[in-house]
Amino acid sequence: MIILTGNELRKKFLQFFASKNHLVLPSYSLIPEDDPTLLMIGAGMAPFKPFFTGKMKPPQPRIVTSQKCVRTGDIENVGRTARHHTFFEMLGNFSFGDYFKKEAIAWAWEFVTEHLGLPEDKLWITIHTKDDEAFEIWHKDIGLPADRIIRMEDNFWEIGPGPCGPCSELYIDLGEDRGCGKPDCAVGCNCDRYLEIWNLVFTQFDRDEAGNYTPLAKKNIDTGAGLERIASVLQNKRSNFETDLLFPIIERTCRVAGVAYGQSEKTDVSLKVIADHARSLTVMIADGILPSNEGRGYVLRRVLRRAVRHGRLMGVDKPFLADLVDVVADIFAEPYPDISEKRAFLKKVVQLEEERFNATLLQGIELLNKHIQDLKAAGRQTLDGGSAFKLYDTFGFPWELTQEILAEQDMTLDKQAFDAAMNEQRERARAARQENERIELPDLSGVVTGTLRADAQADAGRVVVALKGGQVVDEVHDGEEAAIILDVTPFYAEGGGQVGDAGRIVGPLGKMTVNGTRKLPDGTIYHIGHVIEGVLKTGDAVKVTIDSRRRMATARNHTATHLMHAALKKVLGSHVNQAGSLVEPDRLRFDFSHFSPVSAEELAEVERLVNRAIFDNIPVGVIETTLDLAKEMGAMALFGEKYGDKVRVIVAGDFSKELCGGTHVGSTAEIGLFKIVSETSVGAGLRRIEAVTGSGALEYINSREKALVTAAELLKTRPEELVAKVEALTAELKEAGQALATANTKLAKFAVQDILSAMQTVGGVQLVSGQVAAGEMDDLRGIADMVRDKLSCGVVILGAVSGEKVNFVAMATASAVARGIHSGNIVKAAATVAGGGGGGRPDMAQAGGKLPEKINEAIAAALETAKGQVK
RNA sequence: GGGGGCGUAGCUCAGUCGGGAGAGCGCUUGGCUCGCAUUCAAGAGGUCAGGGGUUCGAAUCCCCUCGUCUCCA
Repeated sequence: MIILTGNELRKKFLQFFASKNHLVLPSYSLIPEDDPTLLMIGAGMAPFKPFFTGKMKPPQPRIVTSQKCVRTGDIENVGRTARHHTFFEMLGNFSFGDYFKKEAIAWAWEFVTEHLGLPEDKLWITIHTKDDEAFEIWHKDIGLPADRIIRMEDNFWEIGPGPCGPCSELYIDLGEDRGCGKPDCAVGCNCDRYLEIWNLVFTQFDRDEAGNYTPLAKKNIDTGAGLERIASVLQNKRSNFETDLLFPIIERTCRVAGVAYGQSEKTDVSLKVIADHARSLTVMIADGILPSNEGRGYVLRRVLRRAVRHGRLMGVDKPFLADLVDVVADIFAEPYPDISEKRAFLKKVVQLEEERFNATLLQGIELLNKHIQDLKAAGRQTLDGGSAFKLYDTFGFPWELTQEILAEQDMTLDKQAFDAAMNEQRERARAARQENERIELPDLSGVVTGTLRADAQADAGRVVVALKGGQVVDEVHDGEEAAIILDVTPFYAEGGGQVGDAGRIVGPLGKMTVNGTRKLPDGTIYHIGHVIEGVLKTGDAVKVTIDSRRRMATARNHTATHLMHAALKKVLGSHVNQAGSLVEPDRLRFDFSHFSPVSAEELAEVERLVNRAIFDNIPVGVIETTLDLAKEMGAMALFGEKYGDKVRVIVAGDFSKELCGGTHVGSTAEIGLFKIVSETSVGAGLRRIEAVTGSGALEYINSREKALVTAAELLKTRPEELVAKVEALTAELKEAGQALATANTKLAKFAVQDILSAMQTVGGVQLVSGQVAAGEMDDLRGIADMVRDKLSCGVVILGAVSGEKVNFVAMATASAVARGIHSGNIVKAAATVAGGGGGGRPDMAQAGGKLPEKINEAIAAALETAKGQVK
């Protein structure tokens, strides 16, 4: 057996299959492209789905990759077993209608025995029960004894309808001492003795909705071998965590936590969890995922917080994950250099999220302490499931932590009720979930798409495919929504956030307006639109015209986006990275990572820099080169940038260099003018800027100016004096308000005199009532206040007409309340008469009604009620 | 996509049953003091996130939107 590092193993695998004429592709981003049904890439074959279904043609029939994968389905097992991970790399060789079982098996055997030097007598094979073909190859061609080839019923790979087939797995016997010791221990046993190292899937059937299996004309091979697993075998380690792909992270964590690996079961689990999670969170962020409360971002957040919690279990209460990002970046320096390059950014994201989590923990502890006090006061020892669940569900406090803290107080939580609440939540989510709208790829297996091309100069072409509702048809008619594929097209497809071109396709017998242009994952461009006249047929020679005004406006916004991206980096710092971009003819929208709102000054500076670049009239050039050379030039490469042979770099002098496939202006001056319209938040650590250029900017400024002029006209002044005018008016208004208030107070004082003069006394309690002029409830209360303050022991009842309504207020001195006066009931009596309602405290109450004409009658009724209350 | 919490003065937050918008810190001014720390007093500061509804009356109840936190998928 040969000892190899993880990096050597990965390289060796790729090289081996390259020598068998496979195209070596770098790992795809974790974010699936054009596949909304997938949250994240979780298998080596996932990026190749369209090739397997035959709907899309692969660049070559033989491909080999080492694919980054994230799976969080059985996250609970991570750390408890030798090889569960949330992040792993899958080595795989793929055949799309090319070689099949014979070669796949032979090469797998050749690789593990000759290139990895695994001992032949320790290798075991499983095949599907009915797969005699595989048995023959393993037994006859390879020469493996029949008793080491085991037939298993569940060696069949399928997910719903679609391509499927039997599979064959390679196992290695790691020796009796690694096993469970049971007499029936064999391949397939749950213990660690027999380790599955490679799964070869032979997709040879197509399963339809009814469950019928028909043999595929073009059979495929899809294999997957866990890099970490094989590394553990080659490095003679008992678990994946001890390989050089993970152990450095454990070592660093040990230093931080002050523990040693192998000391106790409990800390070992935490160390493994942290090592695993550190890898997945680093790679996720490097692929452009940011912590959030939904989708992929939430997966990331959960993984990160779980790691923090395990740190705390070992007594680490200060942030530590950012350090581990360094270790991960070092481990992956060779295969994934982008991680190293983005190191500072990754650490910042991790650090902020750790701090955020600390805040939620503190909040949760405070809430839990309140619960504990309540429980103690009530002499109880079990926290009800509802409260525990709310702590978890609403405040994000880990329930295990709740349990631990309760245990310190000799208390428990009602886990059953907690689980019930959790299941309810799950059910709710499941019920609400509607089937993800699948983007049906048109079946283009019968079409040669390799000869199609894009040519910006083209003004004519031929209809190669016509589509209606995702189905290939021979012709499309007047009034129908359709999609057209041309043999050559000048249309630019939607991509990189830029909307596709619009325009017109005119054939000999019909016309179609093109509303949008899109691209299939293999690059085939199709035009979506509405047939407005006659008919378009496959084979038709057509004339094409592009809406050039729209394209020009879009190009202005696109180039401006690049300039703004560069300006943002200059003004805010290098942590600014594009997180999303939308380029339309009317506006541009740009999302980027930044950790606080962008101040007005910073926005003004960005705007100034961009406009200066526009006024400098910098030529915009397009350079086609390789990704490596582009990076050397210092071009900004975005997250999840697709690696291909050729990349386009858009260069605007020294100001901006960025990888991009979109349309741009020839020189920055064509943008005309750049104006930021808004700056908002789109989530934690993410900001969004919307801006306009060219005629859009002019329109924006015009509408602003119009508002300014109108406002100035309304205030009878000129726009340039508007600010001074508004300041003066505001001061004047305030003064007038104060003058009014003092005048009202004076008037109120007279009113108070008036009302007091009509005082009655019943049983020693002074009763005052009357109607006053008070437009607002506040004024009415003010007057009542003054009247009450003149009373030694009494109650005041006042009414006032306010527009079409009437208000009442009653106030009583404390002594009067002691004598039985209840203001609330007094105003209720008034309100009943006046067609309303009311209430309040014994010493103060207010009410209202809709019948102002009954104000006197109402006050009289209130007075009678008050009289009756005196004890 | 679905559920829950939160949004009140510059900051941290209280606001009970629907009935008078508050506290602490900070800020301004003044007093005590040779001066400073301190302390005392007065004052400024509010679109109760925004919009709609119910009600005589809404920070408070209902609906929608936005922001933010959180759980589920």
